[in-house]
Order: sequence, then structure tokens, then C-alpha cells
Amino acid sequence: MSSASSSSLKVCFNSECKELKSDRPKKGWRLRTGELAELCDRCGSAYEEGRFCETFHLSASGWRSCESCRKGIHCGCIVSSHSFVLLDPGGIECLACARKNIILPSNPPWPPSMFFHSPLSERFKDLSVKSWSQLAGSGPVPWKQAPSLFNSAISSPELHFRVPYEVDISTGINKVNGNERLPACSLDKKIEDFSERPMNGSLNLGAQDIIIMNGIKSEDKTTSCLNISQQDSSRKEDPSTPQFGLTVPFAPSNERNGQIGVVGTHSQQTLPPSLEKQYNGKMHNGLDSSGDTQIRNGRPRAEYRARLLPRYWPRCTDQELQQISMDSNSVITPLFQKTLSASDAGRIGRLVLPKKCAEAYFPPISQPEGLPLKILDVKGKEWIFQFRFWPNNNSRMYVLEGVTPCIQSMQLQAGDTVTFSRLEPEGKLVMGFRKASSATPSDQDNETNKIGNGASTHGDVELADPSSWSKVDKSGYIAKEVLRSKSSITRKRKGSTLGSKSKHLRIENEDLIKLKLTWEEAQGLLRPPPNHIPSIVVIDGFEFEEYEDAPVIGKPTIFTTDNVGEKIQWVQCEDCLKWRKLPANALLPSKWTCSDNLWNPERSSCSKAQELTTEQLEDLLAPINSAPSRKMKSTKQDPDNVDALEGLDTLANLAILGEGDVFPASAQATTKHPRHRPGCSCIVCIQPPSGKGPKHKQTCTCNVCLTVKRRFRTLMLRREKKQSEKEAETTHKKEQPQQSQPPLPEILLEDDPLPCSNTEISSPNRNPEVNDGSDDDPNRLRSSASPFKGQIDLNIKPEREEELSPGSDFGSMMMLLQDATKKYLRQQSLSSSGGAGDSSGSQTQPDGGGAGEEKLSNGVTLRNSHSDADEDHGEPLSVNVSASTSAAG
DNA sequence: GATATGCATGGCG
DNA sequence: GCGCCATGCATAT
Repeated sequence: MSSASSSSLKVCFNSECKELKSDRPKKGWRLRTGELAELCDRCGSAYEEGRFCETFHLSASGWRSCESCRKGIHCGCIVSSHSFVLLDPGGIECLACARKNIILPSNPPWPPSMFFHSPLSERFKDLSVKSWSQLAGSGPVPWKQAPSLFNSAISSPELHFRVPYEVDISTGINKVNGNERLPACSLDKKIEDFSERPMNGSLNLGAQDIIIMNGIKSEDKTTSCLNISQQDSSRKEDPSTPQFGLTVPFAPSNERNGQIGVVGTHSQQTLPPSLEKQYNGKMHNGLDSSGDTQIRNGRPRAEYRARLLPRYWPRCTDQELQQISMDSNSVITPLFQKTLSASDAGRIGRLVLPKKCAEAYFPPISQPEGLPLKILDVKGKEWIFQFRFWPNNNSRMYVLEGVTPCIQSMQLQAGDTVTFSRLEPEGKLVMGFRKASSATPSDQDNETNKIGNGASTHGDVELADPSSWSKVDKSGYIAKEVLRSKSSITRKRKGSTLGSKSKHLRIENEDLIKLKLTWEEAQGLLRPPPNHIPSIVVIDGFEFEEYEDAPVIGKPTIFTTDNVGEKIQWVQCEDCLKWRKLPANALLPSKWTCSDNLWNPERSSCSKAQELTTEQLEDLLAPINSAPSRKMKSTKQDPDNVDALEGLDTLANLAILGEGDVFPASAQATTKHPRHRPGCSCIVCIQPPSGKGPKHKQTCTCNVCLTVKRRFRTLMLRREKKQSEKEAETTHKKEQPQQSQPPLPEILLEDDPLPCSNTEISSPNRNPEVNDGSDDDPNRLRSSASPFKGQIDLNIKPEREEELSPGSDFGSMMMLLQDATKKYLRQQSLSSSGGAGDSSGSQTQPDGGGAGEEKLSNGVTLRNSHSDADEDHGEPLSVNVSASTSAAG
């Protein structure tokens, strides 16, 4: 990334020197091209030691004397442009004096130099998103910027040495704010250190100003910093205890060198443990860079740390850390991490930073424009982001702008995690990343959002094929994760940003192919959560399962019963295509192979024979092969079907998402933001990454959109009504103990544990023939599996929809659905005038309490579909509500 | 019309 | 009740 031109020359960049550069030329100042001057050893050393100008420019013009110490300062070249401060009255001051006279009093929390003052070319080098005019005018003296101890902005060695001073300058300029900053006590030391540092010309110093952005792909779960995390976690429990990562302040390089550097360095394989030490050490150093945070809050750093949300606590694997510390002499200090939200990973290119983290680890900014930060990735590639904030209420919202190129470069998507670390002693900031699919166990254990992201920890696939990063995890641990994390999800529903928030963002080109899935296939990928029975809604012939809880993505399997009547499922190995028998309650990943057969070790290898005979297999597959056709047969071939298929993109998106992730917990499917749920038609959710392609507008009323939205609305409604329903149910039972009612779901389950001829597709609970003329199955027709348990809240009114989603387009959607419902009901009334006894009537009674009626979650009241037993099944029903009668497991 | 920008809104901890 | 923050959205370019 650096010095292409400079490096292209074999001679030292110093025009005064004609020596050849070594194989590993020393880095000098940043050129206007953005590259770093490459110097020969001699010149490089001079530069590093801060005597470059004295050595080579002594006779050049531009020398001035410090107004305080009278020391000669070269002000006439780019090399020295950051080594002095322009005084308001005129004249200059060396940084050392500036520090004493200005900086110290102001107690700048940040080490000087944080400003990124590289030439525009550099700034724009990797940025295609936006231009930062600010940079152009900022020059070496970032007058606009707030003082920052943070070295993150600068990446060139030159900056290191001079930057500190530069920072001081800015600090001085902004010293007005000094009062808000850290107590002088801590600052003094920092500044002192910095002032010295530049002079000493430690190589490390230079790096200090760089933010390194490392691309990390955690693959090694076993060696992940789980321990660290755990330890960390334990510490988290105790607010008084400094916390890993967060506690790591931006210590002056000196201190870092002295303390931190000693700690871990190189082989960070043992980083986890050492890290902790590191952190402690740093904290003890009093380097508490938290000072930054205090700049505004004036809170003690410890307090600050304690307030940082766990979700931002950095969690890195050894590999990650090692990868970050490209430099063998570096020690990685994880600062914080953030799971990318849909908007973070979106095309807008704005990464919202946790406020506290931003204030704690990023240079303080006093102006909304903020300042450009240079970040390096693992490969050493520099990225420049604009670190700024927006006034938000009485607070601030910190964002990194211009992250799109980087995000794309790293193939990051919503749900993936970016980690900010600090490379010690260079002081570089490292922005690593972790794909959601490779989340560490600790992530999952400690971070609900990760779980929500479907952070399938299964790293096998990922490990084997880095190129598959963009793909969601295919591991077989999805199901397990689901099970394992389920409680967590329940416990902490929202947790935090969900990786999988953004549907479209998670769909890569290759995945688009998957979107071509038929809706059956898409639905087939969805499986109800363990022990949950989905209710099935059929709209225009399309079935949609509804799960009370988040569905999971699983490999389509065939459910049946074995000789002894035990429910089992058959799954086909991805590799050998052999069918294996598994327990019915086994949740499988979308990609399943014999090796994943934990239930039957004897057949956990593709070399093992298949248990099924050809005939048996044919029998087994027969229903499957016929189901779709039958289903489609019953489906009216109307244009809506096209929409439905298109709309399946939405559904398929979900499926795709789920492939790698645990299917996002209902409301979390797309984002923490309640407005973004599967089916959400906002631009973020609907637009494909490319911004091209068909979109589902908010007003889209295609069946799928309708249903998907409805599905989630159902979840909301259920949540709201759960309590009241329970009460109502109880009351109902008490009041009408003798009244004949449709069997309750539980009963149905008992009666028909294995409906559908022992064969179910995709889901153990799914009945592929619900709308296949088998609606006359009373059992199925009763939404036995519905959370409503046959006792829908009939008090729900369509208007409720508006309440639930004010301003949404659900209203219109619901109107359509209602129309369809009415149509359906009319059909019912015609055909079932003498319908089932439990059918209260042929007309929908919004406020009717008939047990034979059901109210869709969307507020549409439906009569039990089983009443249409004698209806023409060849005609698709506009709306049909039924419930699968099969129980999972 | 597309994209960038900046602020407002509102859910949630 | 407050602050954070995800994201909507109006406006600017």
C-alpha cells in the first residue's frame, strides 16, 4: 500500500542522499502521494531519530527558532512540518515547549498526533466513497480537529515523530477544552512521554499513529481467546474490575514500550493470557487512556470501562491477534468490537461507533466534521475513515464514514464483527473483522447478538475455504447452536446488533442463485424450532409455516417412522448422497454429511452402506416428489404466483441467511430495529447489495411479502396477547367445561403424532399436503399448533394492525388479506352451510367468539378451514389457515 | 435519478 | 427517564 513510487526507486528517497535502499528500506515521512518515503538505513535512522532536517537541511532555508527554547526548528520541509507549533502571536514553538506551555495545562487526553494529515492523494487513496475536504485544508496542523492523543490517525513514521507535536499543536489550539479532559496528572505523563518519543525517534512511535485495520478471519475456534473472553466475562461481572480490552487505554508509546511491549510481543499465540496481563499492566501504568473518554464525560476511566457494554468487549482469537500483530514486535491490545448492523454494512458507508468506545479509543473530536483516521488492515492496507459525530439530541453519535470500500474489501456483511485493536507499542489501531459464521465460542457464549447472528461457530467449512466467507455457514453446528443458544436468545432477545440484520447484505452473488429457490424449497429450509409446532397458513395455494419462535434452517429431511413406530427422519449426505436415519428431533445444518452423523457412529462415514433399499428409498421419496406438484396443482396459476415466487426472494433471503446463521430470532431476523424484520421492505432490507434487481416495495402486496410480514406480525401479536390469551383460555375452560370444542392442539398431537402418512418434508411439523385437497382433515385444519391453541383472540380488530405498525403499509396489506379472507369465507359459507358443528357460522364475526373461528395474527378472523371439507379443493383458497399436526420430535 | 449528507425518530437497555 | 444507537428520511449534491 505504501510507497509504490518511492519504493520503485532503488535509491534513498532523500534527494541529498544517493545511497541505495536496503531490501527493507526504512520508512520516512508521508509523501503527498500518500506513500511513505523510503530511505536508506542512514537517512532512515536520522529520520527516526528526529535529526533528519538537521542532517540534510541544515543549510536549507526555513529554519526558525523556538520562541521558548530558541532551539532551531526546520519549518521548511514536509519532513519537519509537524515538529513545531505556530504561535498565535507569530513565531513557532517546538513541540516540547508547546507541550509545556500549552498542552500540559490543557491536559490533552490524547497523545498528540492523532491527526491524519497525509496528502489528499493518500487520503483518497482507498476511498471511493467520499472526499474529505477537511483534509485538504487541514494540513499538518489539524486546526479543526480536537486534540487527540490518539495516534490512530497517522500512519507514517514521520507522523509519529512529529505527529505528537502536531497533536500538541492541535491540543493547544483546542486547549480551551482542556478543562473537560483528563486530569493533568495522567496527561502530563502522557504528554511528556510523547514529547520525548518523537525526539527519540522510536520506530514504534511512528506506528503509534496508525490505525491498523486487520482483516481477521477467525477460524480457529479451539484456540480462540475463549479463555480470555471468559475471564473477561468474569471480570465484567465486576464493574470494579478493569475489563479486558476496554481497559486498555491508548497509552503513550513510551509506556507501551516499557510495559506493554514487554508483555506479549511476537508470538501472541498465548495472547489470551498475556493479554490480560497486558491490560492490567497498562492500566496500572496509569496510562489509562480512558482519559479520552473523560474528555467529555469527565468520568473516571474505570467507571467508563465499566459502562462499556459487553457487546463491545473485544473478543479475539489467538489467530486473530496474531494476525493483527503483523509486526512480530507488536502486542495486540483489543479495544472493542462491534457487530455490523445492516446500516453499518450498507452502502451508505457509515459505521456507527459505540459512543463510549469512540470516545474512549478514538481521538477526541470537538467538531462534527471530526477527523480522518487512517486504518490499516492486516495486509497493511491503509484505510482512511472519517471519524466524526452527529449531534444527537444532547449527545453525539459517532460514526466512521467511508467504510464501504473497506467493508467490501473484507467482504463484511451485517452480522460480521469488526474489532478495533491497538498494536503495541506502535500504537497502531487495528481494525480486524470476524465473519459471523466464524464467531468464536466466546462470542456466542457471551454475546447474544452473535447468537442471533447465527454465528455458527462451525469453522470447518470456513477454515477450509476462506473464499466462502461470504457464504453463510454451512456447518452442521447450526442446529446445535440453535439449541444451545436458544435459551440465550430467549433470555436476551435483542442483545445487540444482529449480524444477520441485513438480509440483502448477506447475500452475495453466489448466493443469489439460491434465491431462485422455489418457495417450497425456501420454506423447506425453514424448520421450526425444536419442540415447536408450526401452524401452516396457506395463501393462494402457498403454504407458509408460522413458528412461534424463530425458525431454524435445516437440511430438508424426510420424516417417517421406523418399524417400532418411533419417529425418525432421513437425511441425505451431501457428499455420498446416501440416506441416513436420524432421530426425528435432530436438527441438521443445511449441509449435512455422514460425518455429521453423531447419532449413529456406525454410519458416520460415507463408506458405510445405506440402510435403505432402493425400494424403500423410492417409497420414501415418492411423497416428496409428488408433493410439490400436487401443491402447485392446487395452486391457482395466477399472476400472483409470479409475485410469490419473486417475493420468495425475501423468504429465500431468510433461508439463505439462516443457512449460515441460526435463523434470526423472529424480530431479529434483520435487525435490532423492530422495523426491520423479515419481510421488511425498507430500502435496507429489500435492496440487493448491488442496488439493482427487483425490489419489494413497502406497498408490495405479493403473497410472500404479505405473508412474511404477517408472520412477524404474528409474533408480535402473540407476544402481546399471550398473557391475555392464557387468561382467556383458562377462563374459557372453566366456563365451558362441557362445551364441545375442537380438540386442542395437544390432543391433536396425541391423536395424530405422525400425520401425513408418516412423511413430512423439510420440517417434521410440516404437512406438505395441507392445501392439497386434504383440508378435510379436521385435525390439521384446526390450528392446533398455533400458539393460540384454538382460542384466538377474537377481540382483535384489523385496526390493530395499525396500532402495531403505525405508518406501515400493513394496513393495505391487511386489506388485501382481508379481501382474500372474505372471499374465502364466502366460499366457505357456500360450501359449508352445514359445516362442522364447531363452525359457528359461515360469516366471519369479527367479534364472534366461536371456537371454530380463528383470527389470523394480522387481525383477520378466519373460520376454521376444516369446515370447507366439501369445498372444491381444486380451487386454491385465498386464505387458509391450518396447523400442522405433527410435533417436532 | 442516484448518491451523499445530516438530522430526526423511536425502540430498547 | 435517559442515553444509546439503528435507521428513516429530508435535503443537498
